[in-house]
Amino acid sequence: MSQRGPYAKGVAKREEILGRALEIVARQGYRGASVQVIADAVGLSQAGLLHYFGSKEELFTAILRKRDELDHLSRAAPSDPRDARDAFVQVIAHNSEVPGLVELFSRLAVEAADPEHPAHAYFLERGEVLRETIVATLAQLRRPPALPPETLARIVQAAADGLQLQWLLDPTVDMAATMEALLNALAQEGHP
Amino acid sequence: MSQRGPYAKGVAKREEILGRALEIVARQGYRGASVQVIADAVGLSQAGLLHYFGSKEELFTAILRKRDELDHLSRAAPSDPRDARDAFVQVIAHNSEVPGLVELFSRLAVEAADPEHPAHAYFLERGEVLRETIVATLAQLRRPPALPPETLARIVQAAADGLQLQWLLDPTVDMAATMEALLNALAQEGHP
DNA sequence: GTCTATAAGACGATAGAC
DNA sequence: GTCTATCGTCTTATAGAC
Repeated sequence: MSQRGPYAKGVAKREEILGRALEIVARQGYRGASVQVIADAVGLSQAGLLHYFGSKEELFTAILRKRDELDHLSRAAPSDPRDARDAFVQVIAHNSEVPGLVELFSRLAVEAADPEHPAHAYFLERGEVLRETIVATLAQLRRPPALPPETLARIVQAAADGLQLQWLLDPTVDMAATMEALLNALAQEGHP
Repeated sequence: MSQRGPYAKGVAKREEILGRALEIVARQGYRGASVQVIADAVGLSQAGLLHYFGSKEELFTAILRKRDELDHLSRAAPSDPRDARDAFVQVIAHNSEVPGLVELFSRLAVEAADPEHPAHAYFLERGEVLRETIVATLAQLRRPPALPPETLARIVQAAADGLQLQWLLDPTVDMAATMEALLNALAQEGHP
Protein backbone atom coordinates (compact mmCIF):
# COMPACT_ATOMS: atom_id res chain seq x y z
CA MET A 1 0.00 0.00 0.00
CA SER A 2 2.36 2.64 1.18
CA GLN A 3 4.99 1.21 -1.13
CA ARG A 4 2.94 1.91 -4.23
CA GLY A 5 2.25 5.12 -5.99
CA PRO A 6 4.38 7.37 -8.19
CA TYR A 7 6.71 8.46 -5.40
CA ALA A 8 7.47 5.08 -3.88
CA LYS A 9 10.80 4.68 -5.64
CA GLY A 10 11.91 8.22 -4.95
CA VAL A 11 11.06 7.89 -1.30
CA ALA A 12 12.91 4.61 -1.00
CA LYS A 13 15.98 6.07 -2.63
CA ARG A 14 15.76 9.09 -0.41
CA GLU A 15 15.75 6.84 2.63
CA GLU A 16 18.70 4.91 1.30
CA ILE A 17 20.65 8.11 0.75
CA LEU A 18 19.69 9.29 4.20
CA GLY A 19 20.94 6.12 5.80
CA ARG A 20 24.29 6.40 4.14
CA ALA A 21 24.60 10.11 4.86
CA LEU A 22 23.89 9.32 8.48
CA GLU A 23 26.69 6.78 8.62
CA ILE A 24 29.11 9.16 6.98
CA VAL A 25 28.40 11.96 9.40
CA ALA A 26 28.45 9.59 12.34
CA ARG A 27 31.76 8.02 11.43
CA GLN A 28 33.75 10.70 9.70
CA GLY A 29 32.32 13.49 11.78
CA TYR A 30 30.66 16.69 10.88
CA ARG A 31 33.54 18.99 10.09
CA GLY A 32 31.47 21.85 8.84
CA ALA A 33 30.22 19.22 6.46
CA SER A 34 29.12 20.65 3.15
CA VAL A 35 26.58 19.28 0.74
CA GLN A 36 29.47 18.46 -1.55
CA VAL A 37 31.15 16.24 1.02
CA ILE A 38 27.98 14.31 1.73
CA ALA A 39 27.28 14.02 -1.97
CA ASP A 40 30.71 12.54 -2.66
CA ALA A 41 30.30 10.14 0.23
CA VAL A 42 26.98 8.80 -0.97
CA GLY A 43 28.11 8.65 -4.59
CA LEU A 44 26.02 11.46 -6.00
CA SER A 45 26.78 14.85 -7.40
CA GLN A 46 25.90 17.86 -5.34
CA ALA A 47 22.96 18.67 -7.58
CA GLY A 48 21.87 15.06 -7.50
CA LEU A 49 21.74 15.09 -3.74
CA LEU A 50 19.88 18.36 -3.56
CA HIS A 51 17.32 16.87 -5.89
CA TYR A 52 16.09 14.78 -2.96
CA PHE A 53 16.45 17.44 -0.32
CA GLY A 54 15.58 20.96 -1.24
CA SER A 55 18.41 22.60 0.60
CA LYS A 56 21.36 21.99 2.84
CA GLU A 57 19.40 22.80 5.97
CA GLU A 58 16.62 20.39 5.06
CA LEU A 59 19.17 17.68 4.35
CA PHE A 60 20.74 17.98 7.76
CA THR A 61 17.40 18.22 9.48
CA ALA A 62 16.37 15.00 7.75
CA ILE A 63 19.54 13.34 9.01
CA LEU A 64 18.63 14.23 12.57
CA ARG A 65 15.10 12.91 12.13
CA LYS A 66 16.48 9.70 10.72
CA ARG A 67 18.79 9.36 13.69
CA ASP A 68 15.90 9.69 16.12
CA GLU A 69 14.07 7.04 14.18
CA LEU A 70 16.99 4.65 14.38
CA ASP A 71 17.36 5.42 18.08
CA HIS A 72 13.70 4.43 18.54
CA LEU A 73 13.26 7.86 20.03
CA SER A 74 10.05 8.44 18.16
CA ARG A 75 8.46 5.41 19.81
CA ALA A 76 6.84 5.37 23.19
CA ALA A 77 9.21 4.72 26.05
CA PRO A 78 9.03 1.45 27.99
CA SER A 79 6.37 1.51 30.66
CA ASP A 80 8.64 0.37 33.45
CA PRO A 81 10.43 3.49 34.71
CA ARG A 82 13.70 1.64 35.12
CA ASP A 83 13.53 0.34 31.57
CA ALA A 84 12.76 3.83 30.34
CA ARG A 85 15.73 5.18 32.25
CA ASP A 86 18.02 2.47 30.88
CA ALA A 87 16.87 3.09 27.33
CA PHE A 88 17.54 6.81 27.70
CA VAL A 89 20.98 6.20 29.15
CA GLN A 90 21.80 3.74 26.41
CA VAL A 91 20.95 6.26 23.72
CA ILE A 92 23.31 8.69 25.41
CA ALA A 93 26.01 6.04 25.72
CA HIS A 94 25.65 5.29 22.03
CA ASN A 95 26.16 8.94 21.24
CA SER A 96 29.79 8.56 22.28
CA GLU A 97 30.20 6.37 19.22
CA VAL A 98 28.88 8.98 16.82
CA PRO A 99 30.61 12.29 17.57
CA GLY A 100 29.69 13.71 14.20
CA LEU A 101 26.01 13.35 14.96
CA VAL A 102 26.41 14.95 18.36
CA GLU A 103 28.18 17.86 16.74
CA LEU A 104 25.53 18.15 14.04
CA PHE A 105 22.77 18.08 16.62
CA SER A 106 24.40 20.72 18.79
CA ARG A 107 25.19 22.99 15.91
CA LEU A 108 21.71 22.81 14.46
CA ALA A 109 20.20 23.31 17.89
CA VAL A 110 21.73 26.78 17.86
CA GLU A 111 20.97 27.60 14.25
CA ALA A 112 17.39 26.40 14.65
CA ALA A 113 16.76 29.24 17.05
CA ASP A 114 15.70 31.13 13.96
CA PRO A 115 12.00 30.34 13.44
CA GLU A 116 12.62 30.29 9.70
CA HIS A 117 15.13 27.48 9.97
CA PRO A 118 13.83 24.10 8.74
CA ALA A 119 15.01 22.46 11.95
CA HIS A 120 13.09 24.87 14.17
CA ALA A 121 9.94 22.78 14.23
CA TYR A 122 12.00 19.61 14.59
CA PHE A 123 13.69 20.78 17.76
CA LEU A 124 10.48 22.13 19.24
CA GLU A 125 8.64 18.87 18.64
CA ARG A 126 11.51 16.71 19.78
CA GLY A 127 11.87 18.66 23.00
CA GLU A 128 8.20 18.40 23.77
CA VAL A 129 8.06 14.67 23.14
CA LEU A 130 11.17 14.08 25.19
CA ARG A 131 9.93 16.10 28.14
CA GLU A 132 6.53 14.47 28.03
CA THR A 133 8.20 11.09 28.17
CA ILE A 134 10.28 12.18 31.13
CA VAL A 135 7.23 13.55 32.92
CA ALA A 136 5.31 10.34 32.29
CA THR A 137 8.19 8.29 33.62
CA LEU A 138 8.61 10.46 36.68
CA ALA A 139 4.92 10.11 37.42
CA GLN A 140 5.47 6.42 38.05
CA LEU A 141 8.08 7.04 40.70
CA ARG A 142 7.74 7.97 44.34
CA ARG A 143 5.76 11.06 44.91
CA PRO A 144 5.77 13.90 45.47
CA PRO A 145 8.93 15.06 43.70
CA ALA A 146 10.77 18.07 45.08
CA LEU A 147 10.11 20.01 41.90
CA PRO A 148 7.29 20.25 39.38
CA PRO A 149 7.66 17.39 36.86
CA GLU A 150 7.78 19.81 33.95
CA THR A 151 10.66 21.63 35.58
CA LEU A 152 12.49 18.39 36.25
CA ALA A 153 11.97 17.31 32.67
CA ARG A 154 13.44 20.56 31.41
CA ILE A 155 16.43 20.09 33.65
CA VAL A 156 17.03 16.54 32.49
CA GLN A 157 16.78 17.62 28.88
CA ALA A 158 19.10 20.57 29.51
CA ALA A 159 21.58 18.32 31.28
CA ALA A 160 21.61 15.91 28.35
CA ASP A 161 22.21 18.68 25.84
CA GLY A 162 24.75 20.44 28.03
CA LEU A 163 26.68 17.25 28.65
CA GLN A 164 27.07 16.89 24.92
CA LEU A 165 28.77 20.27 24.78
CA GLN A 166 31.12 19.27 27.60
CA TRP A 167 31.87 15.99 25.91
CA LEU A 168 32.56 17.59 22.52
CA LEU A 169 35.07 19.82 24.26
CA ASP A 170 36.55 17.06 26.38
CA PRO A 171 35.80 13.49 25.24
CA THR A 172 36.87 12.06 28.58
CA VAL A 173 33.60 13.31 30.04
CA ASP A 174 31.31 10.35 30.62
CA MET A 175 27.92 11.55 29.43
CA ALA A 176 26.07 8.33 30.17
CA ALA A 177 27.46 7.85 33.67
CA THR A 178 26.73 11.43 34.60
CA MET A 179 23.20 11.23 33.30
CA GLU A 180 22.63 7.93 35.04
CA ALA A 181 23.81 9.46 38.31
CA LEU A 182 21.37 12.32 37.87
CA LEU A 183 18.46 10.05 37.05
CA ASN A 184 19.18 7.75 39.97
CA ALA A 185 19.32 10.71 42.33
CA LEU A 186 16.00 11.92 40.98
CA ALA A 187 14.43 8.50 41.35
CA GLN A 188 15.45 8.23 44.98
CA GLU A 189 14.51 11.72 45.88
CA GLY A 190 11.20 13.13 47.07
CA HIS A 191 9.64 14.06 50.37
CA PRO A 192 9.13 11.09 52.71
CA MET B 1 52.94 51.02 35.60
CA SER B 2 50.81 48.72 33.58
CA GLN B 3 49.48 51.69 31.67
CA ARG B 4 52.89 52.61 30.32
CA GLY B 5 54.93 51.04 27.65
CA PRO B 6 54.64 50.99 23.88
CA TYR B 7 51.45 48.90 23.83
CA ALA B 8 49.41 50.84 26.34
CA LYS B 9 47.50 52.81 23.76
CA GLY B 10 46.86 49.83 21.54
CA VAL B 11 45.61 47.81 24.45
CA ALA B 12 43.29 50.57 25.60
CA LYS B 13 41.86 50.95 22.12
CA ARG B 14 41.43 47.23 21.84
CA GLU B 15 39.46 47.22 25.04
CA GLU B 16 37.33 50.07 23.80
CA ILE B 17 36.59 48.25 20.56
CA LEU B 18 35.81 45.11 22.50
CA GLY B 19 33.34 46.91 24.70
CA ARG B 20 31.46 48.29 21.75
CA ALA B 21 31.54 45.01 19.87
CA LEU B 22 30.09 43.36 22.93
CA GLU B 23 27.21 45.82 23.06
CA ILE B 24 26.51 45.36 19.38
CA VAL B 25 26.37 41.60 19.60
CA ALA B 26 24.34 41.75 22.78
CA ARG B 27 21.75 44.13 21.42
CA GLN B 28 21.52 43.43 17.74
CA GLY B 29 22.15 39.77 18.13
CA TYR B 30 24.62 37.44 16.54
CA ARG B 31 23.07 36.63 13.20
CA GLY B 32 25.98 34.76 11.80
CA ALA B 33 27.78 37.98 12.59
CA SER B 34 30.69 38.61 10.26
CA VAL B 35 33.80 40.60 10.89
CA GLN B 36 32.43 43.13 8.44
CA VAL B 37 29.29 43.72 10.47
CA ILE B 38 31.19 44.20 13.70
CA ALA B 39 33.66 46.46 11.94
CA ASP B 40 30.89 48.69 10.60
CA ALA B 41 29.28 48.83 14.00
CA VAL B 42 32.41 49.95 15.79
CA GLY B 43 33.35 52.37 13.06
CA LEU B 44 36.35 50.59 11.62
CA SER B 45 37.09 48.89 8.37
CA GLN B 46 37.30 45.13 8.32
CA ALA B 47 41.08 45.26 8.02
CA GLY B 48 41.26 47.86 10.75
CA LEU B 49 39.37 45.61 13.12
CA LEU B 50 41.45 42.57 12.30
CA HIS B 51 44.52 44.61 13.07
CA TYR B 52 43.59 44.32 16.76
CA PHE B 53 42.42 40.74 16.61
CA GLY B 54 44.29 38.37 14.42
CA SER B 55 41.30 36.51 13.10
CA LYS B 56 37.56 36.25 13.29
CA GLU B 57 37.73 33.41 15.78
CA GLU B 58 40.04 35.30 18.09
CA LEU B 59 37.78 38.32 17.93
CA PHE B 60 34.74 36.38 19.03
CA THR B 61 36.69 34.55 21.70
CA ALA B 62 37.83 37.91 23.06
CA ILE B 63 34.22 39.07 23.15
CA LEU B 64 33.28 36.08 25.31
CA ARG B 65 36.20 36.70 27.65
CA LYS B 66 35.18 40.33 27.95
CA ARG B 67 31.65 39.27 28.78
CA ASP B 68 32.84 37.02 31.59
CA GLU B 69 34.88 39.89 32.91
CA LEU B 70 31.88 42.22 32.94
CA ASP B 71 29.80 39.49 34.58
CA HIS B 72 32.42 39.30 37.35
CA LEU B 73 32.67 35.65 36.46
CA SER B 74 36.42 35.68 36.63
CA ARG B 75 36.29 36.76 40.27
CA ALA B 76 35.88 34.48 43.22
CA ALA B 77 32.28 33.74 44.14
CA PRO B 78 30.79 35.12 47.36
CA SER B 79 31.64 32.98 50.36
CA ASP B 80 28.06 32.66 51.54
CA PRO B 81 26.51 29.81 49.55
CA ARG B 82 23.22 31.65 49.17
CA ASP B 83 24.98 34.73 47.86
CA ALA B 84 26.92 32.58 45.44
CA ARG B 85 23.71 30.97 44.27
CA ASP B 86 22.01 34.33 43.83
CA ALA B 87 24.95 35.73 41.89
CA PHE B 88 24.88 32.73 39.57
CA VAL B 89 21.15 33.01 39.02
CA GLN B 90 21.44 36.72 38.36
CA VAL B 91 24.02 36.18 35.66
CA ILE B 92 21.64 33.73 34.04
CA ALA B 93 18.73 36.13 34.39
CA HIS B 94 20.80 38.83 32.75
CA ASN B 95 21.50 36.53 29.83
CA SER B 96 17.87 36.90 28.81
CA GLU B 97 18.68 40.50 28.00
CA VAL B 98 21.54 39.62 25.66
CA PRO B 99 20.36 36.92 23.27
CA GLY B 100 23.14 37.63 20.84
CA LEU B 101 25.74 36.77 23.46
CA VAL B 102 23.94 33.58 24.37
CA GLU B 103 23.88 32.59 20.74
CA LEU B 104 27.53 33.45 20.28
CA PHE B 105 28.47 31.46 23.36
CA SER B 106 26.50 28.41 22.28
CA ARG B 107 27.78 28.49 18.76
CA LEU B 108 31.39 28.83 19.79
CA ALA B 109 30.94 26.12 22.39
CA VAL B 110 30.37 23.71 19.52
CA GLU B 111 33.03 25.06 17.21
CA ALA B 112 35.57 25.09 20.04
CA ALA B 113 35.39 21.31 20.18
CA ASP B 114 38.24 21.47 17.69
CA PRO B 115 41.43 21.68 19.78
CA GLU B 116 42.85 24.06 17.20
CA HIS B 117 40.09 26.56 17.71
CA PRO B 118 41.17 29.69 19.61
CA ALA B 119 38.20 29.31 21.95
CA HIS B 120 39.09 25.74 22.90
CA ALA B 121 41.28 26.76 25.82
CA TYR B 122 38.76 29.40 26.84
CA PHE B 123 35.92 26.93 27.21
CA LEU B 124 38.11 24.38 29.00
CA GLU B 125 39.31 26.94 31.53
CA ARG B 126 35.92 28.52 32.00
CA GLY B 127 34.31 25.16 32.63
CA GLU B 128 36.91 24.19 35.18
CA VAL B 129 36.65 27.46 37.06
CA LEU B 130 32.88 27.30 37.05
CA ARG B 131 32.75 23.73 38.32
CA GLU B 132 35.35 24.43 41.00
CA THR B 133 33.23 27.31 42.18
CA ILE B 134 30.17 25.11 42.30
CA VAL B 135 32.03 22.39 44.18
CA ALA B 136 33.34 24.91 46.69
CA THR B 137 29.86 26.29 47.22
CA LEU B 138 28.33 22.85 47.59
CA ALA B 139 30.96 21.97 50.17
CA GLN B 140 29.44 24.57 52.47
CA LEU B 141 26.01 23.01 52.37
CA ARG B 142 24.56 20.04 54.20
CA ARG B 143 26.55 16.92 53.75
CA PRO B 144 26.79 14.35 52.40
CA PRO B 145 25.29 15.11 49.00
CA ALA B 146 23.59 12.31 47.10
CA LEU B 147 26.18 12.58 44.36
CA PRO B 148 29.88 13.35 44.16
CA PRO B 149 30.33 17.13 44.11
CA GLU B 150 32.22 16.99 40.81
CA THR B 151 29.31 15.16 39.23
CA LEU B 152 26.84 17.64 40.62
CA ALA B 153 28.93 20.51 39.32
CA ARG B 154 28.99 18.98 35.87
CA ILE B 155 25.24 18.60 35.96
CA VAL B 156 24.68 22.18 37.03
CA GLN B 157 26.96 23.43 34.29
CA ALA B 158 25.28 21.19 31.74
CA ALA B 159 21.86 22.37 32.85
CA ALA B 160 22.91 25.99 32.47
CA ASP B 161 24.24 25.43 28.96
CA GLY B 162 21.32 23.25 27.94
CA LEU B 163 18.78 25.74 29.22
CA GLN B 164 20.33 28.30 26.93
CA LEU B 165 19.64 26.07 23.95
CA GLN B 166 16.03 25.62 25.04
CA TRP B 167 15.65 29.35 25.56
CA LEU B 168 17.15 30.23 22.19
CA LEU B 169 14.59 27.93 20.61
CA ASP B 170 11.73 29.14 22.77
CA PRO B 171 12.28 32.45 24.56
CA THR B 172 9.36 31.82 26.90
CA VAL B 173 11.56 29.33 28.77
CA ASP B 174 12.60 30.87 32.08
CA MET B 175 16.26 29.99 32.42
CA ALA B 176 16.80 31.72 35.73
CA ALA B 177 13.73 30.30 37.44
CA THR B 178 14.54 26.79 36.28
CA MET B 179 18.11 27.04 37.43
CA GLU B 180 17.04 28.50 40.76
CA ALA B 181 14.65 25.59 41.25
CA LEU B 182 17.45 23.14 40.56
CA LEU B 183 19.87 24.84 42.93
CA ASN B 184 17.29 25.05 45.70
CA ALA B 185 16.51 21.38 45.32
CA LEU B 186 20.20 20.57 45.50
CA ALA B 187 20.68 22.74 48.59
CA GLN B 188 17.89 20.99 50.45
CA GLU B 189 18.86 17.54 49.43
CA GLY B 190 21.24 15.06 51.04
CA HIS B 191 20.98 12.04 53.27
CA PRO B 192 19.64 12.78 56.74
C1' DG C 1 16.71 11.28 -11.98
C1' DT C 2 21.26 12.49 -12.51
C1' DC C 3 24.69 14.92 -14.43
C1' DT C 4 27.89 19.14 -15.83
C1' DA C 5 28.54 23.71 -15.60
C1' DT C 6 28.04 27.89 -13.72
C1' DA C 7 25.96 31.48 -11.43
C1' DA C 8 26.32 34.48 -7.64
C1' DG C 9 27.66 35.64 -3.45
C1' DA C 10 29.86 35.78 1.12
C1' DC C 11 33.65 35.55 3.61
C1' DG C 12 38.33 35.91 5.82
C1' DA C 13 42.69 37.30 5.14
C1' DT C 14 46.54 40.00 3.30
C1' DA C 15 49.29 43.47 0.63
C1' DG C 16 50.52 47.84 0.42
C1' DA C 17 49.64 52.93 0.42
C1' DC C 18 49.36 56.63 3.55
C1' DG D 1 47.18 52.41 12.96
C1' DT D 2 44.00 52.64 9.53
C1' DC D 3 42.61 52.56 5.13
C1' DT D 4 41.50 50.67 0.17
C1' DA D 5 41.73 47.11 -2.79
C1' DT D 6 41.92 42.63 -3.92
C1' DC D 7 42.83 37.83 -3.72
C1' DG D 8 41.43 33.30 -3.14
C1' DT D 9 38.44 30.18 -1.35
C1' DC D 10 34.32 28.03 -0.28
C1' DT D 11 29.58 27.70 -0.49
C1' DT D 12 24.69 26.83 -2.01
C1' DA D 13 21.61 26.91 -5.56
C1' DT D 14 20.03 26.64 -10.26
C1' DA D 15 19.89 26.01 -15.42
C1' DG D 16 19.85 22.95 -18.74
C1' DA D 17 21.65 18.75 -21.26
C1' DC D 18 20.98 13.84 -21.34
